[in-house]
Amino acid sequence: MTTRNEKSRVSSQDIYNQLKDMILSFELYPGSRVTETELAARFQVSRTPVREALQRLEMDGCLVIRPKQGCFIRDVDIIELTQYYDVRIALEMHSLRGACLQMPDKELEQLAAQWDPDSQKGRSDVVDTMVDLEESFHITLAAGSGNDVLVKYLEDINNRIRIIRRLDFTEKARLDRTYRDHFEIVQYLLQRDLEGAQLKMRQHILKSAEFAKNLTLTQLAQKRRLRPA
Amino acid sequence: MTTRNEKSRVSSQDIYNQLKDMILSFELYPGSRVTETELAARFQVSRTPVREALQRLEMDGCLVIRPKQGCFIRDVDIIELTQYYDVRIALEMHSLRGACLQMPDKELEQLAAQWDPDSQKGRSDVVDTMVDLEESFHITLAAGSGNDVLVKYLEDINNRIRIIRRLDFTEKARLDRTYRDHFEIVQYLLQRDLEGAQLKMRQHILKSAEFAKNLTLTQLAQKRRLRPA
DNA sequence: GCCACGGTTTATGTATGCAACGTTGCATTA
DNA sequence: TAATGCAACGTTGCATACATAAACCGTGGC
Repeated sequence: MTTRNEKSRVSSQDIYNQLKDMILSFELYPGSRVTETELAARFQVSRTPVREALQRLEMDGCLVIRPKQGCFIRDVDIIELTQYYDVRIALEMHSLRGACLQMPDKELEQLAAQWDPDSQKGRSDVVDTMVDLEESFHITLAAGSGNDVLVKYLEDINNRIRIIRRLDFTEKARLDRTYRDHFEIVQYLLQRDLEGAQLKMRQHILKSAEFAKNLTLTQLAQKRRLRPA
Repeated sequence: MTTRNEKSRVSSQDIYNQLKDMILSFELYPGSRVTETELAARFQVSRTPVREALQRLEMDGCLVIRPKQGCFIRDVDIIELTQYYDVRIALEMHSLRGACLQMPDKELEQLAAQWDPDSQKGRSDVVDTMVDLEESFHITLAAGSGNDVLVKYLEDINNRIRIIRRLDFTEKARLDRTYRDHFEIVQYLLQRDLEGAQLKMRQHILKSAEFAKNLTLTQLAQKRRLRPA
């Protein structure tokens, strides 16, 4: 019964999601410390649901809970990010193999239509939307391989690198290239050319990886100032 | 100050670990339902730490929490297990690539000595110990690739398939074969023969996967018959 | 005999109080 | 002046109490 806020109840789940967004959007800056009491006050709930959300976020790797000390937003570790990209490449190569063998032409054609560089349909310049679309492309391919576990791990990796990925679509050039890359990959798959698809995919991901590698923390701080909304 | 039990306090972490063990050892049988109150009573603590442990276990995929209904131990899904093995192969292939390129001879020779089929040193017939040793072999190779993230994911996969893996070392034949496989893989790596190592490793894991698949079916059938319902 | 409805039960979800532990700052001493 | 000890504070960790919602069971009506 919050008198000033009729947005009804805020559940533990909501807090988890909101906190995750805040971390990924640098609203909670890496390295900073948050306390349960502070967050509880901010969300107008007790410490209990906040606590649960924080523990889930710790398992997500978004923050670290040091016993009796507090929660610290996890730093962005460039080396670790590179390793995530490395694993991602290995998994996406595997994903392509499965998709190439099992994914029906019909689904691939749908995907191709969606990423046709000449068609502006479904195109968005909202960064968050683009990140979602980009992820869904890769996830769709993984799903096409028929291996749900593979999908799960790729989603997990996406969670970790999303903090960078959303900085990846601030330039239109990168955006255009993404459309072209995706389209070409699907074309290779339609021809059942695994080698070609894998080569293209590897380049595509490596491009992102390099972008991430060259990022510095100061750049991250600058990007953060661009998001006061 | 528990009068009858001087093992002092049981923390949320302890409960998490114990519950995980109980699930992996079928003490809490898949499909069965557990309540917070029941576990709290069993561990002689309040619901709070139990709740935290359960939420972590849900994120681990060990159980499912249905809101306002209860916690259900996750079923062992044969198809899912197969998918875990599939992903594992992809990652271990990648792991070998890194190890072949970067792991120094000295470390590899240590590993070889440890798994020399002719040496009985460090050999154990305790199933749990063997599972630990087997896992540490694969993890050591992954660590040798220098990619900590890769290690993390392989450990996660190990967590999922351990429930099966521990059934894998009940026959001496399987045990001997494991020693031979591991030894040969390291030999390939010492010769920096990536292809050979990968081929052997793939066979090694596939053998486990098949073994697990068959064993699980019979195992589950037996367990099912024991169920009162 | 079967279906619908409502009270009761039971388990989760949340709030709050208390204790333990780590940290920090200051005072005291060598 | 620097180092050490102590005390006060703040935060987490756990326990307990209350709120809520789903499920179950029994009863009554059709």
